[in-house]
Amino acid sequence: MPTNTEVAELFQGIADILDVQGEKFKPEAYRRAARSIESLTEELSAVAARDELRTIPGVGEAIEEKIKEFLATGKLDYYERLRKEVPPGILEMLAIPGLGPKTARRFWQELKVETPAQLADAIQQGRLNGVAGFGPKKIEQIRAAVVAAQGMPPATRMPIEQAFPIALRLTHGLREVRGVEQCEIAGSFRRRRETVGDLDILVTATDRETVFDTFSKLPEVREVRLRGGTKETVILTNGLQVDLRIVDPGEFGAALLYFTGSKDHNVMLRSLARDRGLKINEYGIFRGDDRVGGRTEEEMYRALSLAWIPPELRENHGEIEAAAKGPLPTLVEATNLTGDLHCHLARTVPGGDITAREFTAGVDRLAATARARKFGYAGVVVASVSESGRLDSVADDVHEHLGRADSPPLRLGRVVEVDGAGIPPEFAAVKPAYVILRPSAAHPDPPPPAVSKKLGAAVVAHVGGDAASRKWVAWAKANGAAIEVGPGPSRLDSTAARLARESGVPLVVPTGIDRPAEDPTGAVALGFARRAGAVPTDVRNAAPAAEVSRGWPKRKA
DNA sequence: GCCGTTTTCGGCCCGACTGTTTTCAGTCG
Repeated sequence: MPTNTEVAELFQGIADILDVQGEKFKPEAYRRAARSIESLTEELSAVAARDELRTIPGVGEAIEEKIKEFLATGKLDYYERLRKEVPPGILEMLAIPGLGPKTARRFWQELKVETPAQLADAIQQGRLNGVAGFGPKKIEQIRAAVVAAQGMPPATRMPIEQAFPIALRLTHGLREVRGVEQCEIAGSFRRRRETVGDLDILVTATDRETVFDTFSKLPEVREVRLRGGTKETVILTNGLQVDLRIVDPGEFGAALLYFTGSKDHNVMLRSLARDRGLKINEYGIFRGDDRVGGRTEEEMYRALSLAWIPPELRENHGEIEAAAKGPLPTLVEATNLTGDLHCHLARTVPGGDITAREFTAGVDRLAATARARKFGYAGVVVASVSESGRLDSVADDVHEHLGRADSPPLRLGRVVEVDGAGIPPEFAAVKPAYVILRPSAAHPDPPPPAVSKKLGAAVVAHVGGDAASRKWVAWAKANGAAIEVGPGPSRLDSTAARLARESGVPLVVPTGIDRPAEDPTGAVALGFARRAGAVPTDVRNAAPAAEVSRGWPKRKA
């Protein structure tokens, strides 16, 4: 059974071919359907089984039929036929920056150039010289792009946690520039998508030239691709593209809205505006020639009689309809978190016993960070019985030290991390506050009922993948467990987190207090929870500290 | 190919940037 991603890629492929064939609106129709399908929180086969494919935005009669055929047979006759009409190399040429479907088609039909390699040869031989529309600059631009693309992996989206530290460094550098007032990263980064294709930075500033100059000289910048009056595009040393735009303060909200997207959210807003005799663009919202908003996003939404919509929800998944009815539920925020349920103490030997010095330093650091965030508890993973004893021996000190009048007490809970096999006997003596269940290669699946019963309160962590998520969410629901959300290859992403939330399974949001300050895990995990629509009551570690740490085992005297 | 509190037909976001143009086409986001 094809996955949603495979179906989306199929339609993207169709769109590319139709583009080269010069079709005007069909490609966008297929792309829209592809985007909708890619962002579904459910498997397409389940939607098809309920006969609700047509409820997916962008899916009409023809595409519904194509989905059904592809799901049933794993192939699509229409696509197979299309593929024969265009040489396969043409589609590779589309991946070259600055080279679009029109140009690729001309190369193919007028010059019999069908692959990037043939294109490089043609340029080398001067076959493009004198061709209408191709001056020396254009030819050089294409040549450089073809050379740059050769041997390079196709452009891929970068995991957001990888882009996060870079993004923070760039905005930090920009905010230092004199005359820079506002500075925000828009795009899918602001929506906290799992991956980002590029970074869109918006700035208001008095002196544009200085901003561009400073930005292009940041150490992370490898090359400046283009620079106009309002926009600069650069490529970072890690290959990520960054667009920097300087906008007027009165247009900042409009630009932020526009460049945050998503595309489908924007399209919906524009059609809503049109219905009301308004016009939206990246400079503001207008009635005729009168600007009725643009300084802030709130102004923009208000002009459409909509409540402000958090960026994480802007996917045209019903959030606009909800915002028309009144304010949206307030999503969980960092300040709602009351503690962390999954802390590790740093150790020099992975998996090994922690040294006394590491232990003391680790607990001190953890306690200080937790206290700075006004946390009431931290669940600390102990790797052995002796570690558990150590934690107990310092926990009283920590408690006393931090439990002063000006801050709440910090409770440290013993936590045991196990896989689906259950708790090894030596850990049973630890009497953990709760158990963190972590699927392993040997035990990828939820434990059987007999083991589940013995585990007691549990947090399921490091669950990834569509099928695994479903199994574990079901298990968590049946066993009263919570499930951790976060970035990384085997962590619950926002789609799976939504599934958990909709099933009534509490989420656990890592806060990053046990990690270096620049580690983005906490910020990204919070974003994923918000994308899933989580409000504070959906998050276990957003409940009052006393409630969360109730029943944690008493420490030895 | 999709879609409809202006429509079952006739629209479909739109502006910046670049290069090649003498008023525009292609690409991108």
